[in-house]
Amino acid sequence: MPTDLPDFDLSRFLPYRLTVAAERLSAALARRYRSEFGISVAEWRVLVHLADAGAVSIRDLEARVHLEKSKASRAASRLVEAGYVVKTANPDDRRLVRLSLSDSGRTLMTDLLPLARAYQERLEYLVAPHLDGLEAALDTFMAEEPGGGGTGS
Amino acid sequence: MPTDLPDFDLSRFLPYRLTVAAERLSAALARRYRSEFGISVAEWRVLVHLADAGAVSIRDLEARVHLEKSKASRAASRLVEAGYVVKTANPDDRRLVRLSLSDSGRTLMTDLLPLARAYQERLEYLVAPHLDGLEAALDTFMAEEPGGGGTGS
DNA sequence: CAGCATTCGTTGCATCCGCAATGAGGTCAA
DNA sequence: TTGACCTCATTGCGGATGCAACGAATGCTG
Repeated sequence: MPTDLPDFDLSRFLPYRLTVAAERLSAALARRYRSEFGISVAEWRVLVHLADAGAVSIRDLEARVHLEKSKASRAASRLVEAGYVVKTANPDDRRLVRLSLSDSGRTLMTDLLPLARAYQERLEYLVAPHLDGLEAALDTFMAEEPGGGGTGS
Repeated sequence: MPTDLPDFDLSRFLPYRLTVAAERLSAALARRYRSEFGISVAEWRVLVHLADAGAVSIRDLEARVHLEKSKASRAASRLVEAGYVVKTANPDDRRLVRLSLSDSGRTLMTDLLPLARAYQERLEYLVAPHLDGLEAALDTFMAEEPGGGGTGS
């Protein structure tokens, strides 16, 4: 009988742990955004980027807030339809789109941003003793190419 | 002109950072699982749990490897169809399902587990100076109820 | 200027997802 | 034993997702 499988502890596997923790941190806030404002996570990222970057293209969103372009495009469309975002063509390069907050979008962000800020502060307080280590670790993961190791062929 | 929006740095927002880092860590390995073995992340979690827990029910998977029950059910079905997993009824309680690895499933895990183990070791090596802080921070997030803060009504 | 490659955003499609409803099985008390 | 209630797993459904294909616009080379 083959009981020869190597031991493996999923609960210590870093990709798993990070995924579960990330879902957990996002869930509470995301639920609130959705129920109170009808905003999804993708839409929220778009709004936040517009709030401090002004006029932005889809590919800008893709690069800056880590949204795959079709996801960014659809999130932007929903926001336009909801009246929070205005979409114009870029006169210098008509392939590009210029997304920016409408007045009602700016008003919305006046409510949303303090919520996020408070949540961030709460999280930082919770992990205060380990915050530096956490951030350093995340920076490391983001800087490295994690798949480039020795197992490739 | 309303430039009165509060500053907010998405790139420092912990739910965002964790989500992006988690996607990054999972992506490389997940791509490989999919291309070489045709296995998704959900299916992989099921397999790993079966590899060291023996016979398991769906609700077991839900609790242990953080898979929503319909997701666990569908992942299990795909694995049964692929021949890696055997599904029997629990004779003591016929509501429950008993999932276990087939021989070919065990063979598969003989290939998969070392891959995951090597990846984990590589990640631990990368963040070695901050590993303790990272794990402590993740434990904190998992222990607390992150949405329970003062902003609720 | 003509021709070809590249960039950008959208959309079609197959799949996946979560939630709620369903149905089969089990428990408990009268 | 019967009937009300609970637990499991599956499935239907609306919506989201990622990828590839596409059309429009631009850049590049000769």
